[in-house]
Amino acid sequence: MEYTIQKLGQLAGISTRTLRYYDEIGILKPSRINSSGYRIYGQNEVDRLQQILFFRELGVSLESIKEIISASSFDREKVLKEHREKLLEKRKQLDLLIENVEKTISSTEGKIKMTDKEKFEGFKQKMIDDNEKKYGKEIRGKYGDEVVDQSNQKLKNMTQEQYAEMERLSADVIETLKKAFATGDPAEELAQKAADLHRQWLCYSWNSYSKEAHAGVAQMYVDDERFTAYYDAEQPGMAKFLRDAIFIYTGMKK
Amino acid sequence: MEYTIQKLGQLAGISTRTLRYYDEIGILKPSRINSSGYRIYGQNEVDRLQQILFFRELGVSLESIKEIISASSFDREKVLKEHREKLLEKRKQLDLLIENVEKTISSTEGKIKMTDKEKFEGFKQKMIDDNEKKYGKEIRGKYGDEVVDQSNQKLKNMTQEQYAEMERLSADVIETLKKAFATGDPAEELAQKAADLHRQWLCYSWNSYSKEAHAGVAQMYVDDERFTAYYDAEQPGMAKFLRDAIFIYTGMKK
DNA sequence: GTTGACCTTAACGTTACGTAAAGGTTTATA
DNA sequence: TATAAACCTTTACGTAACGTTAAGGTCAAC
Repeated sequence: MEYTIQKLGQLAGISTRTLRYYDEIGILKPSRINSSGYRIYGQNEVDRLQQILFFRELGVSLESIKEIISASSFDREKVLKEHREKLLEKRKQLDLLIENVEKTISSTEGKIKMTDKEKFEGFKQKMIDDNEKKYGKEIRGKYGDEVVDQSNQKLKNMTQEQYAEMERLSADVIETLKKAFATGDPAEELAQKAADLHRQWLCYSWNSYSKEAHAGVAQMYVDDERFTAYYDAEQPGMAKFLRDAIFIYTGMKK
Repeated sequence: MEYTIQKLGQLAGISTRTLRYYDEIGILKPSRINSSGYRIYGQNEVDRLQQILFFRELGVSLESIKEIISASSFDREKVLKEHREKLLEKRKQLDLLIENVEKTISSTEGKIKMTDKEKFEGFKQKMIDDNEKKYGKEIRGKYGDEVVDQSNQKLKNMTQEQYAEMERLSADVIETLKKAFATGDPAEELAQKAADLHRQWLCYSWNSYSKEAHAGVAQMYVDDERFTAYYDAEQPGMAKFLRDAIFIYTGMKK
């Protein structure tokens, strides 16, 4: 049985380009060239191609296949074993890679968690927990026990992704705030956007939003040095600027 | 601190070519170009390069690193997770590859065993075992019980590697024989080499060699149709040709 | 002033093909 | 019989991430 290049390609499920390439690198030459210059393949070439494709599927390079094909079954086994060693080595490296990627991911998550634990639980939860001591009566008095408890509960129930989204919002608030701060006007559009982002951020831990509560928190940012320090770390005066923006946003400016 | 391209390369342990390439693809551009056209890198670039190399070590493509670097930590995590998925997928494929390679190896080993079981035990052992019925008396009569029994014993005690070596020798005999056959002269050098290879091959199963036994086996190749078929499969007339060569080799030509 | 260490851009080579482009051959059809 | 469709051919660029010359400009030291 003789095959043209396309017929053989179809038979083997490979492209004609591949066959021409195999011819070019001398790994599979046609049995003859007809008068029109067409490549004609015979049974031997079909068998050889079968072997080539078999080893190719094992991930052996064409260079190595060339050796394998023209080697005895004894040497073939040797080459295969070498190839196996290479694969095992590759897998070891891959495993290392995966491990490192996972470490990185979990450290990133850890950071988010840390950010959340420090800036959120150790800061925020402390803000609520701890502020219970300072502002506890005040907040609970102003917004009721339910609001505070629900907030605490909501925090505890947040998923990783929600943390992340919250973290993103938080960063967005800071960034927008920084840009807005440059204008110096808390009534300006960017500052109002920051206030709105801050509201969205608040809603991640609060079940119900009220202008009064929002404004109350804003005032806290100025009154409590820990919050002030957090926002002023970016730019001195930012805590106050945020408070002013939120006051305007909530219509609570006195 | 400012760095020339080589300084930065040394600092980071990468080539200047790599840095130029990173400049070219826009992943790390120098902070400025001095009056002589030299690339000058600053602290920002050092930090950025550190990140690039970190992700590069995780096997992330430069294309993806480009995205990661200019993304938020949130998106960064997403990209990393996608990358992890890719790696896991890659490992799955690798595991499949390894499995298949191992299957192939053990099937090759199996084949050698099979070849040996069929062509050696099922052919050879049968040749001895089975031929005991036909030539048994003759062989045992000619060479004695010990020779025959030792041969059988030796066969059973052969290791995988010995089988393989024997298989290789066997193939070598055939190949040399084919070339020699073309000349048509069993006294010719190649034919004699084939006879010598055949002797070596025999010695794998025989404890002691004798010209008479060798010549006896050679005659069997012609007399017994199973052997004749085996050698003639390559080329009709080869069994006889081999016998003639061995007769000459052993000096047993009558 | 010249040697050596540095810098620059340009361009080819690596693997296993995919994808045109430009043109010749064979077969089917109008 | 003309022509279109379906083949075939060679040539050559593109891929990822650089390594490696090559040809030439710059800078500090002797």
